[in-house]
Amino acid sequence: MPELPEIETIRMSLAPVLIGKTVQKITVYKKELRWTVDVGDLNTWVKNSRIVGVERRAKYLLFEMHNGATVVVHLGMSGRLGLFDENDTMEKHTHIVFDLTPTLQLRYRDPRRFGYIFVTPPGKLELHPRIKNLGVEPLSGRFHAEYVLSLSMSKRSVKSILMDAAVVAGVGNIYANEALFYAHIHPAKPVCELSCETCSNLVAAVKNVLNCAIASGGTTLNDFRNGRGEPGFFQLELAVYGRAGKPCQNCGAEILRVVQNQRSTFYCPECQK
DNA sequence: CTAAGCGCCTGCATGC
DNA sequence: TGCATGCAGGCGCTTA
Repeated sequence: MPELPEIETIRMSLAPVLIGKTVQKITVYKKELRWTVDVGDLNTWVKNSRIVGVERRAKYLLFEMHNGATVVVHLGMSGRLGLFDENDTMEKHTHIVFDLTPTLQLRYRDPRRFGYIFVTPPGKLELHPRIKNLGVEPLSGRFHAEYVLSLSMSKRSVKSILMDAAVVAGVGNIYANEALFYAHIHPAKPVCELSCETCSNLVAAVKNVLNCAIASGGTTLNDFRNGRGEPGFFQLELAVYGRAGKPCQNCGAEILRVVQNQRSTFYCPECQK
């Protein structure tokens, strides 16, 4: 489900509600997610502690506690975080519930359980194995044409590089496909063959498509919702993702679907060389 | 070291 | 209606 724009959308919807609230109770209904939830850590660092920040790094949501600990949440493919009244029906696959007031709950739901949640003690976030190897944030100034050019010893395809979190953190399958379309680059093109100008176009396309998706509240293909349960609308603006067999918006050629690294790739054979 | 493939899970759409 | 198949916003681990 969620790539950087969806996580950012969730972050923005949750932050104003969560900041300042104290976690009163934590109920773990199923701790077998991608990795087993450490309930002891949650009780030690999160229960009875106040939330002072809601941040994002790559596709991770970071809940900063007053005691300096951080709750790190990854939503995998099907994870959702949402605000509910305690009397709201508990949806199937709700695995963790945080009580924030006598009636307000933050619920973590994840049918496929590819997501996970862990706590890092004060000062230890950047040392965590899942965090320490993350590449640059695509919307930061550290993601620039020279950075992409510096990878030019690699023969890997440009799409697999874009989706490698150790290189650029947060770009997933939808937005890699979309950015390559706008940059007019064939997804299978090896990065070592990209010109300086092409790298520049790629960086600009990535930033632009991510910013546009955030402005549209993310992409809701199936089940993505923000923290208030509202869908996004960027699916209406997708140029290539999921459009196999349909005409290219630029040239009218048929959009193709191929499989690269076990993931669907969509592109226009005329516009992307 | 790099790069590609496998498998984790449930739900949904499609075809017979 | 039932069943089999394929596919899905991710990513760590294993293998070559």
